[in-house]
Amino acid sequence: MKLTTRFRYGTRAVLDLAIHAAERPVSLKDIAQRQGISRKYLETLFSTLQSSGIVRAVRGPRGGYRLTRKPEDISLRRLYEVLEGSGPLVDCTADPDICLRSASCVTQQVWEEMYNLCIGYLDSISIQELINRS
Amino acid sequence: MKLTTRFRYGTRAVLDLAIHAAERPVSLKDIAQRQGISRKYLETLFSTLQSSGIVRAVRGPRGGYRLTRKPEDISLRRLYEVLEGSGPLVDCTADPDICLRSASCVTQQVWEEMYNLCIGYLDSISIQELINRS
DNA sequence: TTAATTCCTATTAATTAAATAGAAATTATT
DNA sequence: AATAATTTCTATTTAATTAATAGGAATTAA
Repeated sequence: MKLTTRFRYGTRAVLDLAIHAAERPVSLKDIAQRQGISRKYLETLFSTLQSSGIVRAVRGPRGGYRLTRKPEDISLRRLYEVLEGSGPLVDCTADPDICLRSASCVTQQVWEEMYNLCIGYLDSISIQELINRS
Repeated sequence: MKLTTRFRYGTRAVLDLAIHAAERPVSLKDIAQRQGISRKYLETLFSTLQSSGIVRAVRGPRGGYRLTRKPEDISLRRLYEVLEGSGPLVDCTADPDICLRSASCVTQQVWEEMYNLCIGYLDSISIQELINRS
């Protein structure tokens, strides 16, 4: 059970954007340099972030990205759902029909509860909270 | 972030063993049939479980496996550590040197806390607890 | 002696994530 | 109008890991 690079890098990138966004949009080139993440990889992440409504692009010279809302309104839960994209810890939680045993499976309940714990925790942490800690 | 098949199947197999272990050891053939898991796959899991001291094999006809301790003394945390084997949610938690940013990384703290939540939860659930629920 | 089992060592297959590539579209600036 | 800095799009490649299988050796109860 590991977090994906997508989610980890994405979180750092959004945090970086939140910290550096003043009057100008922030380019991926700058984020890439500061965070040590390849610009090309960030492109794929920000494509997802934009279509999820978390950031908005400004194209052309001096362009880049802006957050669409305040850092306190962006939870890690949202970033997890958008970037990690894998859903619950086990597939049978989301779709019980994939396993004949779902109805009577006590382990499924446990994995679901564990997932709820994780999601609840991520929901309690916002990008603003990360800014405060840094 | 998904749980591995190793851990999920392993947990179900140990639970099955705990439920069916009476005077005789339980063979992998029986567990495989009841749980719908290939015997060959169970062999690899039980090899790990035995070397971790959770089960003990009895070879030969009428052989199989027994638990080495009571179901209430086997936590899912232990099974996770033995079967999942992947450690923390991110590698930098275990070994900060793999990332230059570790010292000042606020996300690392968050991933670590999230991991602690998961492990704490798994620690609170024993095989006996699963038996009670089933 | 036989048959049922675990044990050992590989190997293969499948899946997913990670990373890169290159060219097109957009637009501020000069 | 030209240039350069950026995002956008689509595809591909690489790497890593997990999942699953295979076959025969060792063990031992009956």
